[in-house]
Amino acid sequence: MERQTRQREAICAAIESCGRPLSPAELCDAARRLLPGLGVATVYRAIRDLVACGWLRTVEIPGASARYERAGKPHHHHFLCRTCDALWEVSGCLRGVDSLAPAGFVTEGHEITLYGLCHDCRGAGSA
Amino acid sequence: MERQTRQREAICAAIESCGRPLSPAELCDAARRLLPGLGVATVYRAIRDLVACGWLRTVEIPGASARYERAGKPHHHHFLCRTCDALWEVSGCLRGVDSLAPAGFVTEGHEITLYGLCHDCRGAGSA
DNA sequence: TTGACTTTGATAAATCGTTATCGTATAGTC
DNA sequence: GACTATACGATAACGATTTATCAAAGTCAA
Repeated sequence: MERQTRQREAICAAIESCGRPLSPAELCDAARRLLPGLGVATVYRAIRDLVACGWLRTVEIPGASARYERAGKPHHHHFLCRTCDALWEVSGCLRGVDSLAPAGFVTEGHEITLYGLCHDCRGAGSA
Repeated sequence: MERQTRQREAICAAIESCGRPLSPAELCDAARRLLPGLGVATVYRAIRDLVACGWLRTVEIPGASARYERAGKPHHHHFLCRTCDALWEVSGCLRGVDSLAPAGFVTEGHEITLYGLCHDCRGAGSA
């Protein structure tokens, strides 16, 4: 991450403009719309470097491979659409999540993932 | 799943006696303690069949491959130990989880996963 | 503009968990 | 006990994702 290249600009712009966490493949597609011909390896290299420097954050979700979102956002969670497989941001959290842990366990963090139909797929399905 | 074999007995016994969701590899190890020489393929076959017949349930967790637990338990969640990678059962849930979803989204279910140190690793680490 | 060094893109290859293959062993039935 | 279909174990193959390779292109300071 020492030089500014068109590829990295496209990748960062794709993340900034998308508004939801992206998988490597989604990010690759989105960045290719800005810079056709962009290679997969370049996307993976950028993800690695951007996560390393703290600009990007890894979002782990149950039953699917990781997505990436802009780091530094306030605490929030995610919604995975079962139809289009897109991951959406969910603002807020709940009180007492960490204290669900059994006695004797030390809770360092938590993930809440909702599943269902996103706004786009809800309408498209049957109406 | 038509015949009762020593292998399947060992696999089911391992699940029953363990008390927490197991990954295929963990299940294989546990069952091998009861029946040395048990093959990996047999474990995967048993998991497939036991899930299909409703005896076993798949537990998806963020950032790791699936675990399996005895089906039919009341609604609950899980705690993933960052040290030993074991998944533990967490009883209970919280009110209002599903209503965290943005307007226009249809929530069908949710997962809550806590991360930290389990009881065993808490003591082993530095004390 | 030059030139050293970094980054890129195409593709090969590593990885990892899971499944298929196939000859042998076993359960269950008669 | 004999028979037959099922299940087993070892291992090859698979699919999907991620990383390594390397020649060519691009960046940026001088």
